[in-house]
Amino acid sequence: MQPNVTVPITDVSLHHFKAACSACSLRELCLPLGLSQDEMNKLDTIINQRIPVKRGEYLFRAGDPFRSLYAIRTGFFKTCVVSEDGREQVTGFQMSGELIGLDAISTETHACDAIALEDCEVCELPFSKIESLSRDIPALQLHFYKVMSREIVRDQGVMLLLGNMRAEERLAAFLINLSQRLAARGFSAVGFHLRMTREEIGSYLGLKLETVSRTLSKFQADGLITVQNKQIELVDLPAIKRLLTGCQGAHS
Amino acid sequence: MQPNVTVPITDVSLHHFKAACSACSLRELCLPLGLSQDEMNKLDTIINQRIPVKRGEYLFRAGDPFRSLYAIRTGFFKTCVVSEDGREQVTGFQMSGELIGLDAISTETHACDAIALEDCEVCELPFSKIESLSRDIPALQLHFYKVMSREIVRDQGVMLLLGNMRAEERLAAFLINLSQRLAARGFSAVGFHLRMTREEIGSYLGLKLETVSRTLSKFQADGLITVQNKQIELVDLPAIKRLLTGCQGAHS
DNA sequence: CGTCACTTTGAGTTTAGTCAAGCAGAGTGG
DNA sequence: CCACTCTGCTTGACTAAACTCAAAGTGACG
Repeated sequence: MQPNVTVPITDVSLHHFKAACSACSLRELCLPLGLSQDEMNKLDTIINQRIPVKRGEYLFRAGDPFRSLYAIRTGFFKTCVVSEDGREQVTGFQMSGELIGLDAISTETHACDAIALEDCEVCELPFSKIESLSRDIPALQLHFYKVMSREIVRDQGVMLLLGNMRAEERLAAFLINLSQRLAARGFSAVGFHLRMTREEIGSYLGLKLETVSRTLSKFQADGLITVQNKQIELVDLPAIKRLLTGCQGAHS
Repeated sequence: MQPNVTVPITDVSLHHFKAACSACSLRELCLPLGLSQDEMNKLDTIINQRIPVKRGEYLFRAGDPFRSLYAIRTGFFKTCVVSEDGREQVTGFQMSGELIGLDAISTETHACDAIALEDCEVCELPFSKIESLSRDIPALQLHFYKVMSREIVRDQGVMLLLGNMRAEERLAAFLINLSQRLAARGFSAVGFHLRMTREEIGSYLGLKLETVSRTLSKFQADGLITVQNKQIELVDLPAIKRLLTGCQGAHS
């Protein structure tokens, strides 16, 4: 981990990795449907594609001036806010096709840190260009409104989780959420490798790392999952979902 | 309380209460600065002003189809999500100048309930008209991006509160937040009337109502505040802020 | 002036947190 | 290739914070 390095965005890397949105397999996750070829081309010209970010690097930090949103092409990020006395709250884990940096629009300053949990590639979307292009392309404007709205709904789900659920329910919600998002990207819904530590999971869920560890062990003892280090198998998915009965979708 | 009545929006009420944004004292809270008279006039034509909502009424419910955002002109709302088994999570308390309904944009269905905690007046902003008008008025488009982004930042603050803070810190953050928002609207920063019950405060803060009550009593015993039913006086504001040392601004 | 919803307070319980010790695996350097 | 270190993980014993249940008090409102 090299937590003090912020990824440099050089002309070289931009040029080298240039690849069009129109050819991107994540198109349907990032972009509105039904753009014309012409509109797609305009988008391609403003987006800096395939910027590499190494594991442990910051994509941006709280306090950094805001210039761009970032779409994750490959890899896994966490975002977190840190209070003055050092308490860290992980506010989300983001995977391919998801957009980060939306919180910075309001103050033109990033409000959280974004840290790569593995080697990643992101696309940079300069916000001023997004702004002007979304005036020309109504579907794009609506799309960004919707993406931001979805983030608000997701956050409400996390509040429900943090405000109302007990440790087992939180973990169950977390595992199911990961499973669903991985499945939506074509990965296995029942077996996956956690990219984050127990402590990061705990921070996200409002639990201590020991509680996360104990609860995972209990799930394993109950035959719901198997845990081997960071490798998780969801053995009895219906039973895990039953732990959540009544807690609705919770976080997206 | 009449929790089953959704406010009817009639032509009569619209006509009767019509009043321009350009003349509204909340302009600087709701709208971007620097609009021209012409732009202001366009806005006035799409907004249905001064719709009354009585205490206990729903402005909208989770599941309702989405048509409009609402700006609160006077009064106090809560928004909440309810899980299938009936657990309620209050996701926010909104006061004059604030916008509600943003969570509905993503799915075109409201994701939460909005309930008036006292008699209120709201302005209705039909979203389709906001969409088209914000293409013509760049400042308006940016304004809505910023409002949504601010909501995301606020939610992150609530997550920090729910995930990391103990009961006293949560209550202190809550009181300070209310104080600041009331002060920004020209009300006293140190004396105010709570519009919500202990249970609603508890739901918002992830605490039970008894814990809220006990903690307020303790604050009073410690000379930080006086509580008389729903009337609160912040006697020693610096000391209350000290309880939060290190927890940064938390929820806006 | 009675009802009802809300609030306060107490006693006992439960859950998750704290502190501590030891283990496991990845990566490093001799 | 092995020993070493470092970080992350697990587990146990104990503690503290908040929850639950219960009872009684208060205030608003019809």
